[in-house]
Amino acid sequence: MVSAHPDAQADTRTRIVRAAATLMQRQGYEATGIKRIAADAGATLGSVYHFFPGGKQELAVEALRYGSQEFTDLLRTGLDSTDDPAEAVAECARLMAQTLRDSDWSDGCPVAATALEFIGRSPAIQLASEEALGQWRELVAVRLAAAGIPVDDARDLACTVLSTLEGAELLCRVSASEQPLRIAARHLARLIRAY
Amino acid sequence: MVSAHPDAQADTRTRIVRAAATLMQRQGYEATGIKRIAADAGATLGSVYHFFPGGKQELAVEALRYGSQEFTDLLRTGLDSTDDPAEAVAECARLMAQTLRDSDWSDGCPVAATALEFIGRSPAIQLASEEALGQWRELVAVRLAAAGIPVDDARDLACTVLSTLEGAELLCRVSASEQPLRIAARHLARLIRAY
DNA sequence: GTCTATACCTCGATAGAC
DNA sequence: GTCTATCGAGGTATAGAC
Repeated sequence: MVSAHPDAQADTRTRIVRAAATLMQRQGYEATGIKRIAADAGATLGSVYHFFPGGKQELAVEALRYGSQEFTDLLRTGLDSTDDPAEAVAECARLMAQTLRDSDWSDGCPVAATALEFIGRSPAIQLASEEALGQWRELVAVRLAAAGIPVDDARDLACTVLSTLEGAELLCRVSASEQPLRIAARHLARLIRAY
Repeated sequence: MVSAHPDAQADTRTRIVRAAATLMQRQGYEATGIKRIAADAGATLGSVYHFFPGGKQELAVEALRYGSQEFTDLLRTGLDSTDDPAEAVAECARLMAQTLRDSDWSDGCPVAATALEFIGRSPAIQLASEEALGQWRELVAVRLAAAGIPVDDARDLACTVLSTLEGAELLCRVSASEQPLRIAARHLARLIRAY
Protein backbone atom coordinates (compact mmCIF):
# COMPACT_ATOMS: atom_id res chain seq x y z
CA MET A 1 0.00 0.00 0.00
CA VAL A 2 1.22 3.45 -0.84
CA SER A 3 0.73 6.12 1.76
CA ALA A 4 -0.33 9.67 1.03
CA HIS A 5 2.32 11.02 3.36
CA PRO A 6 5.97 11.57 2.51
CA ASP A 7 7.52 9.98 5.58
CA ALA A 8 5.33 6.93 5.62
CA GLN A 9 8.32 4.63 5.95
CA ALA A 10 9.33 6.09 9.31
CA ASP A 11 7.58 5.16 12.51
CA THR A 12 4.81 7.33 13.86
CA ARG A 13 6.79 9.01 16.55
CA THR A 14 9.49 10.06 14.11
CA ARG A 15 6.97 11.36 11.59
CA ILE A 16 5.38 13.49 14.31
CA VAL A 17 8.72 14.97 15.36
CA ARG A 18 9.66 15.68 11.75
CA ALA A 19 6.36 17.38 11.00
CA ALA A 20 6.65 19.48 14.14
CA ALA A 21 10.24 20.44 13.32
CA THR A 22 9.33 21.50 9.79
CA LEU A 23 6.35 23.57 10.82
CA MET A 24 8.14 25.24 13.71
CA GLN A 25 11.09 26.05 11.50
CA ARG A 26 8.81 27.75 9.00
CA GLN A 27 6.37 29.63 11.20
CA GLY A 28 7.47 29.23 14.80
CA TYR A 29 5.85 27.49 17.74
CA GLU A 30 2.74 29.53 18.43
CA ALA A 31 1.44 29.46 14.87
CA THR A 32 1.86 25.70 14.73
CA GLY A 33 -1.11 23.72 15.98
CA ILE A 34 -0.92 20.16 17.24
CA LYS A 35 -3.78 19.12 15.00
CA ARG A 36 -1.85 20.38 12.00
CA ILE A 37 1.27 18.54 13.14
CA ALA A 38 -0.70 15.34 13.46
CA ALA A 39 -2.27 15.79 10.03
CA ASP A 40 1.06 16.51 8.34
CA ALA A 41 2.58 13.50 10.05
CA GLY A 42 -0.27 11.24 8.99
CA ALA A 43 -1.02 10.52 12.62
CA THR A 44 -3.90 11.17 14.95
CA LEU A 45 -4.12 13.49 17.90
CA GLY A 46 -4.25 10.48 20.17
CA SER A 47 -0.90 9.29 18.87
CA VAL A 48 0.71 12.64 19.49
CA TYR A 49 -0.33 12.62 23.14
CA HIS A 50 0.57 8.96 23.43
CA PHE A 51 4.20 9.70 22.50
CA PHE A 52 4.35 13.14 24.09
CA PRO A 53 2.27 13.13 27.27
CA GLY A 54 3.90 16.42 28.17
CA GLY A 55 1.99 18.00 25.32
CA LYS A 56 3.06 20.60 22.82
CA GLN A 57 6.07 21.89 24.73
CA GLU A 58 7.56 18.44 25.18
CA LEU A 59 7.10 17.80 21.47
CA ALA A 60 8.64 21.16 20.65
CA VAL A 61 11.80 20.38 22.59
CA GLU A 62 12.15 17.12 20.70
CA ALA A 63 11.50 18.88 17.40
CA LEU A 64 14.20 21.45 18.14
CA ARG A 65 16.69 18.68 18.85
CA TYR A 66 15.75 16.92 15.64
CA GLY A 67 16.11 20.06 13.54
CA SER A 68 19.35 20.87 15.29
CA GLN A 69 20.84 17.59 14.10
CA GLU A 70 19.80 18.24 10.52
CA PHE A 71 21.46 21.65 10.59
CA THR A 72 24.55 20.08 12.13
CA ASP A 73 24.73 17.79 9.12
CA LEU A 74 24.59 20.74 6.74
CA LEU A 75 27.37 22.52 8.64
CA ARG A 76 29.50 19.40 8.67
CA THR A 77 29.09 19.03 4.93
CA GLY A 78 30.22 22.58 4.35
CA LEU A 79 33.05 22.50 6.87
CA ASP A 80 34.45 19.26 5.43
CA SER A 81 34.17 20.39 1.82
CA THR A 82 37.69 21.76 1.53
CA ASP A 83 40.97 22.14 3.40
CA ASP A 84 40.81 25.93 3.46
CA PRO A 85 38.86 26.91 6.60
CA ALA A 86 37.78 30.26 5.14
CA GLU A 87 36.45 28.56 2.04
CA ALA A 88 34.77 25.89 4.17
CA VAL A 89 32.79 28.48 6.13
CA ALA A 90 31.85 30.25 2.91
CA GLU A 91 30.58 26.94 1.60
CA CYS A 92 28.28 26.66 4.64
CA ALA A 93 26.75 30.00 3.74
CA ARG A 94 26.27 28.86 0.15
CA LEU A 95 24.66 25.61 1.24
CA MET A 96 22.26 27.57 3.43
CA ALA A 97 21.42 29.93 0.58
CA GLN A 98 20.73 27.02 -1.74
CA THR A 99 18.57 25.21 0.81
CA LEU A 100 16.58 28.38 1.39
CA ARG A 101 16.01 29.07 -2.29
CA ASP A 102 15.04 25.45 -2.96
CA SER A 103 12.42 25.61 -0.21
CA ASP A 104 10.97 29.00 -1.16
CA TRP A 105 12.79 30.64 1.75
CA SER A 106 11.12 28.33 4.25
CA ASP A 107 13.79 25.92 5.43
CA GLY A 108 16.20 27.96 7.46
CA CYS A 109 17.54 27.68 10.96
CA PRO A 110 15.36 25.17 12.79
CA VAL A 111 15.40 27.00 16.09
CA ALA A 112 15.44 30.75 15.40
CA ALA A 113 11.70 31.37 15.04
CA THR A 114 10.75 29.31 18.07
CA ALA A 115 13.64 30.53 20.20
CA LEU A 116 12.67 34.17 19.72
CA GLU A 117 9.14 33.44 20.87
CA PHE A 118 10.33 32.02 24.18
CA ILE A 119 13.20 34.18 25.43
CA GLY A 120 12.81 34.26 29.19
CA ARG A 121 9.48 32.46 28.99
CA SER A 122 10.26 28.75 28.85
CA PRO A 123 13.43 27.27 30.34
CA ALA A 124 13.01 23.98 28.48
CA ILE A 125 12.70 25.53 25.04
CA GLN A 126 15.32 28.18 25.66
CA LEU A 127 17.75 25.51 26.86
CA ALA A 128 17.14 23.34 23.81
CA SER A 129 17.76 26.38 21.58
CA GLU A 130 20.91 27.30 23.45
CA GLU A 131 22.24 23.77 23.17
CA ALA A 132 21.64 23.78 19.43
CA LEU A 133 23.45 27.06 18.90
CA GLY A 134 26.25 25.99 21.22
CA GLN A 135 26.70 22.73 19.36
CA TRP A 136 26.98 24.53 16.00
CA ARG A 137 29.41 27.02 17.41
CA GLU A 138 31.55 24.25 18.80
CA LEU A 139 31.53 22.49 15.43
CA VAL A 140 32.83 25.59 13.68
CA ALA A 141 35.33 26.33 16.43
CA VAL A 142 36.86 22.87 16.23
CA ARG A 143 37.13 23.13 12.45
CA LEU A 144 38.90 26.49 12.63
CA ALA A 145 41.23 25.32 15.37
CA ALA A 146 42.06 22.23 13.34
CA ALA A 147 43.19 24.55 10.56
CA GLY A 148 45.76 26.09 12.84
CA ILE A 149 43.90 29.08 14.24
CA PRO A 150 44.64 29.63 17.94
CA VAL A 151 41.91 28.07 20.04
CA ASP A 152 40.68 31.29 21.66
CA ASP A 153 40.55 33.08 18.33
CA ALA A 154 38.81 30.09 16.80
CA ARG A 155 36.12 30.15 19.46
CA ASP A 156 35.44 33.86 18.97
CA LEU A 157 35.47 33.51 15.20
CA ALA A 158 33.04 30.62 15.42
CA CYS A 159 30.71 32.79 17.42
CA THR A 160 30.71 35.51 14.78
CA VAL A 161 30.42 32.97 11.98
CA LEU A 162 27.26 31.65 13.58
CA SER A 163 25.92 35.14 14.28
CA THR A 164 26.48 36.23 10.71
CA LEU A 165 25.02 33.08 9.21
CA GLU A 166 21.93 33.35 11.41
CA GLY A 167 21.40 37.01 10.69
CA ALA A 168 22.07 36.69 6.98
CA GLU A 169 19.55 33.91 6.84
CA LEU A 170 16.95 36.16 8.42
CA LEU A 171 17.67 38.83 5.83
CA CYS A 172 17.50 36.29 3.01
CA ARG A 173 14.17 34.96 4.13
CA VAL A 174 12.61 38.36 4.66
CA SER A 175 13.81 39.73 1.32
CA ALA A 176 13.43 36.45 -0.58
CA SER A 177 16.98 36.82 -1.85
CA GLU A 178 20.21 34.86 -1.62
CA GLN A 179 22.23 38.04 -1.55
CA PRO A 180 22.83 38.46 2.21
CA LEU A 181 24.22 34.94 2.55
CA ARG A 182 26.32 35.31 -0.61
CA ILE A 183 27.82 38.51 0.74
CA ALA A 184 28.28 36.98 4.18
CA ALA A 185 30.21 34.11 2.60
CA ARG A 186 32.75 36.54 1.14
CA HIS A 187 33.10 38.62 4.27
CA LEU A 188 33.40 35.67 6.64
CA ALA A 189 36.07 34.13 4.43
CA ARG A 190 37.99 37.39 4.51
CA LEU A 191 37.66 37.62 8.28
CA ILE A 192 38.99 34.10 8.76
CA ARG A 193 41.89 34.56 6.35
CA ALA A 194 43.11 37.45 8.50
CA TYR A 195 44.16 34.91 11.15
CA MET B 1 -4.98 62.34 38.08
CA VAL B 2 -2.16 59.86 37.90
CA SER B 3 -2.63 56.92 35.57
CA ALA B 4 -1.53 53.41 36.35
CA HIS B 5 0.02 53.08 32.91
CA PRO B 6 3.47 54.26 31.87
CA ASP B 7 2.54 55.98 28.60
CA ALA B 8 -0.49 57.75 29.94
CA GLN B 9 0.60 61.06 28.47
CA ALA B 10 0.42 59.78 24.90
CA ASP B 11 -2.83 59.45 23.03
CA THR B 12 -4.65 56.14 22.99
CA ARG B 13 -3.68 55.14 19.50
CA THR B 14 -0.01 55.68 20.21
CA ARG B 15 -0.17 53.74 23.48
CA ILE B 16 -1.75 50.82 21.65
CA VAL B 17 0.93 50.80 18.97
CA ARG B 18 3.69 51.01 21.57
CA ALA B 19 2.29 48.17 23.63
CA ALA B 20 1.90 46.02 20.53
CA ALA B 21 5.45 46.80 19.40
CA THR B 22 6.91 45.91 22.79
CA LEU B 23 5.04 42.64 23.10
CA MET B 24 5.73 41.56 19.53
CA GLN B 25 9.39 42.38 19.94
CA ARG B 26 9.58 40.18 23.02
CA GLN B 27 7.49 37.17 22.07
CA GLY B 28 6.42 37.56 18.45
CA TYR B 29 3.04 38.06 16.88
CA GLU B 30 1.21 34.82 17.56
CA ALA B 31 1.89 34.75 21.28
CA THR B 32 0.67 38.31 21.65
CA GLY B 33 -3.05 38.65 22.26
CA ILE B 34 -5.07 41.74 21.46
CA LYS B 35 -6.60 41.74 24.92
CA ARG B 36 -3.14 41.83 26.43
CA ILE B 37 -2.12 44.67 24.11
CA ALA B 38 -5.16 46.66 25.15
CA ALA B 39 -4.52 46.02 28.83
CA ASP B 40 -0.84 47.03 28.61
CA ALA B 41 -1.84 50.16 26.71
CA GLY B 42 -4.48 51.08 29.24
CA ALA B 43 -7.10 50.94 26.54
CA THR B 44 -10.12 48.82 25.83
CA LEU B 45 -10.70 46.27 23.13
CA GLY B 46 -13.19 48.62 21.53
CA SER B 47 -10.54 51.29 21.17
CA VAL B 48 -8.15 48.91 19.50
CA TYR B 49 -10.69 48.01 16.84
CA HIS B 50 -11.74 51.62 16.54
CA PHE B 51 -8.22 52.65 15.52
CA PHE B 52 -7.37 49.44 13.69
CA PRO B 53 -10.48 48.13 11.95
CA GLY B 54 -8.24 45.77 10.00
CA GLY B 55 -7.64 43.91 13.25
CA LYS B 56 -4.50 42.37 14.62
CA GLN B 57 -2.57 42.28 11.35
CA GLU B 58 -3.14 45.93 10.62
CA LEU B 59 -2.01 46.79 14.13
CA ALA B 60 1.03 44.55 13.73
CA VAL B 61 2.16 46.37 10.60
CA GLU B 62 1.92 49.67 12.44
CA ALA B 63 3.77 48.22 15.43
CA LEU B 64 6.60 47.00 13.19
CA ARG B 65 6.95 50.46 11.68
CA TYR B 66 7.00 52.02 15.12
CA GLY B 67 9.64 49.62 16.42
CA SER B 68 11.63 50.09 13.27
CA GLN B 69 11.93 53.81 13.95
CA GLU B 70 13.12 53.19 17.48
CA PHE B 71 15.84 50.86 16.26
CA THR B 72 16.77 53.41 13.61
CA ASP B 73 17.36 55.89 16.41
CA LEU B 74 19.66 53.48 18.21
CA LEU B 75 21.66 52.86 15.05
CA ARG B 76 21.91 56.57 14.35
CA THR B 77 23.23 57.16 17.84
CA GLY B 78 25.91 54.55 17.39
CA LEU B 79 26.85 55.54 13.86
CA ASP B 80 27.20 59.21 14.81
CA SER B 81 29.18 58.50 17.97
CA THR B 82 32.61 58.83 16.38
CA ASP B 83 34.39 59.68 13.14
CA ASP B 84 35.89 56.25 12.72
CA PRO B 85 33.33 54.14 10.80
CA ALA B 86 34.65 50.86 12.21
CA GLU B 87 34.36 52.17 15.73
CA ALA B 88 30.92 53.57 15.00
CA VAL B 89 29.59 50.17 13.95
CA ALA B 90 31.18 48.57 16.99
CA GLU B 91 29.39 51.14 19.11
CA CYS B 92 26.07 50.03 17.60
CA ALA B 93 26.78 46.49 18.73
CA ARG B 94 27.64 47.73 22.21
CA LEU B 95 24.47 49.79 22.42
CA MET B 96 22.44 46.75 21.44
CA ALA B 97 24.20 44.62 24.05
CA GLN B 98 23.52 47.18 26.72
CA THR B 99 19.86 47.56 25.76
CA LEU B 100 19.45 43.81 25.83
CA ARG B 101 21.05 43.38 29.21
CA ASP B 102 19.07 46.26 30.70
CA SER B 103 15.82 44.67 29.54
CA ASP B 104 16.62 41.13 30.67
CA TRP B 105 17.35 40.10 27.07
CA SER B 106 13.87 41.15 25.96
CA ASP B 107 14.31 44.32 23.94
CA GLY B 108 16.05 43.32 20.79
CA CYS B 109 15.28 43.73 17.12
CA PRO B 110 11.66 44.82 16.87
CA VAL B 111 10.90 42.82 13.75
CA ALA B 112 12.88 39.56 13.91
CA ALA B 113 10.47 37.44 15.94
CA THR B 114 7.40 38.51 14.01
CA ALA B 115 9.11 38.41 10.64
CA LEU B 116 10.17 34.79 11.10
CA GLU B 117 6.60 33.78 11.88
CA PHE B 118 5.31 35.17 8.59
CA ILE B 119 7.85 34.33 5.88
CA GLY B 120 5.77 33.64 2.78
CA ARG B 121 2.55 33.83 4.78
CA SER B 122 1.62 37.50 4.94
CA PRO B 123 2.69 40.00 2.29
CA ALA B 124 1.83 42.98 4.48
CA ILE B 125 3.92 41.90 7.45
CA GLN B 126 6.77 40.58 5.35
CA LEU B 127 6.89 43.86 3.44
CA ALA B 128 6.94 45.90 6.63
CA SER B 129 9.80 43.73 7.92
CA GLU B 130 11.70 44.03 4.67
CA GLU B 131 11.32 47.81 4.69
CA ALA B 132 12.66 47.99 8.23
CA LEU B 133 15.73 45.90 7.45
CA GLY B 134 16.30 47.79 4.21
CA GLN B 135 16.12 51.11 6.00
CA TRP B 136 18.69 50.03 8.58
CA ARG B 137 20.98 48.66 5.91
CA GLU B 138 20.75 51.92 3.99
CA LEU B 139 21.57 53.88 7.12
CA VAL B 140 24.74 51.88 7.68
CA ALA B 141 25.68 51.97 3.99
CA VAL B 142 25.42 55.75 3.84
CA ARG B 143 27.54 56.07 6.97
CA LEU B 144 30.28 53.82 5.58
CA ALA B 145 30.25 55.55 2.22
CA ALA B 146 30.51 58.91 3.95
CA ALA B 147 33.71 57.65 5.57
CA GLY B 148 35.25 57.12 2.16
CA ILE B 149 34.46 53.48 1.50
CA PRO B 150 33.50 52.86 -2.15
CA VAL B 151 29.73 52.82 -2.49
CA ASP B 152 29.41 49.23 -3.69
CA ASP B 153 31.67 47.97 -0.93
CA ALA B 154 29.78 50.06 1.59
CA ARG B 155 26.47 48.54 0.54
CA ASP B 156 27.80 44.99 0.86
CA LEU B 157 29.47 45.76 4.16
CA ALA B 158 26.26 47.28 5.48
CA CYS B 159 24.46 44.07 4.60
CA THR B 160 26.90 41.96 6.58
CA VAL B 161 26.91 44.44 9.45
CA LEU B 162 23.18 44.07 9.73
CA SER B 163 23.32 40.29 9.35
CA THR B 164 25.93 39.98 12.05
CA LEU B 165 24.16 42.34 14.45
CA GLU B 166 20.86 40.51 13.98
CA GLY B 167 22.39 37.09 14.42
CA ALA B 168 24.54 38.11 17.36
CA GLU B 169 21.49 39.51 19.02
CA LEU B 170 19.72 36.19 18.62
CA LEU B 171 22.67 34.43 20.21
CA CYS B 172 22.78 36.95 23.05
CA ARG B 173 19.12 36.56 23.82
CA VAL B 174 19.16 32.77 23.72
CA SER B 175 22.27 32.47 25.88
CA ALA B 176 21.47 35.46 28.09
CA SER B 177 24.94 36.81 27.46
CA GLU B 178 26.45 39.93 25.95
CA GLN B 179 29.35 37.96 24.54
CA PRO B 180 28.18 37.40 20.95
CA LEU B 181 27.55 41.12 20.40
CA ARG B 182 30.82 42.06 22.10
CA ILE B 183 32.72 39.68 19.83
CA ALA B 184 30.76 40.85 16.80
CA ALA B 185 31.74 44.43 17.57
CA ARG B 186 35.42 43.53 17.35
CA HIS B 187 35.09 41.45 14.21
CA LEU B 188 32.92 43.95 12.37
CA ALA B 189 35.35 46.74 13.19
CA ARG B 190 38.19 44.66 11.81
CA LEU B 191 36.23 43.85 8.67
CA ILE B 192 35.50 47.52 8.02
CA ARG B 193 39.05 48.62 8.67
CA ALA B 194 40.20 46.34 5.89
CA TYR B 195 38.64 48.72 3.37
C1' DG C 1 -13.98 57.64 21.28
C1' DT C 2 -14.78 54.50 25.04
C1' DC C 3 -16.76 50.81 27.21
C1' DT C 4 -19.09 46.02 28.23
C1' DA C 5 -20.89 41.97 26.75
C1' DT C 6 -20.79 38.39 23.80
C1' DA C 7 -20.61 35.68 19.43
C1' DC C 8 -17.88 32.49 17.21
C1' DC C 9 -14.05 29.83 16.56
C1' DT C 10 -9.85 27.26 17.24
C1' DC C 11 -6.67 25.84 20.53
C1' DG C 12 -4.45 22.29 23.63
C1' DA C 13 -5.73 18.55 26.06
C1' DT C 14 -8.51 14.40 27.67
C1' DA C 15 -11.55 10.18 27.68
C1' DG C 16 -12.47 5.93 26.45
C1' DA C 17 -13.67 2.46 22.64
C1' DC C 18 -11.14 -0.48 19.79
C1' DG D 1 -0.90 2.18 19.64
C1' DT D 2 -4.67 4.25 17.11
C1' DC D 3 -8.78 6.46 16.63
C1' DT D 4 -13.08 9.72 17.40
C1' DA D 5 -15.56 12.71 20.12
C1' DT D 6 -15.55 16.27 23.06
C1' DC D 7 -14.35 19.48 26.87
C1' DG D 8 -13.00 23.96 28.68
C1' DA D 9 -10.24 27.93 27.91
C1' DG D 10 -8.80 31.58 25.39
C1' DG D 11 -8.38 33.70 20.88
C1' DT D 12 -10.15 37.42 17.43
C1' DA D 13 -13.67 40.09 16.25
C1' DT D 14 -18.31 42.42 16.61
C1' DA D 15 -22.52 44.85 18.51
C1' DG D 16 -24.45 48.43 20.50
C1' DA D 17 -25.08 51.50 24.73
C1' DC D 18 -23.03 55.55 26.37
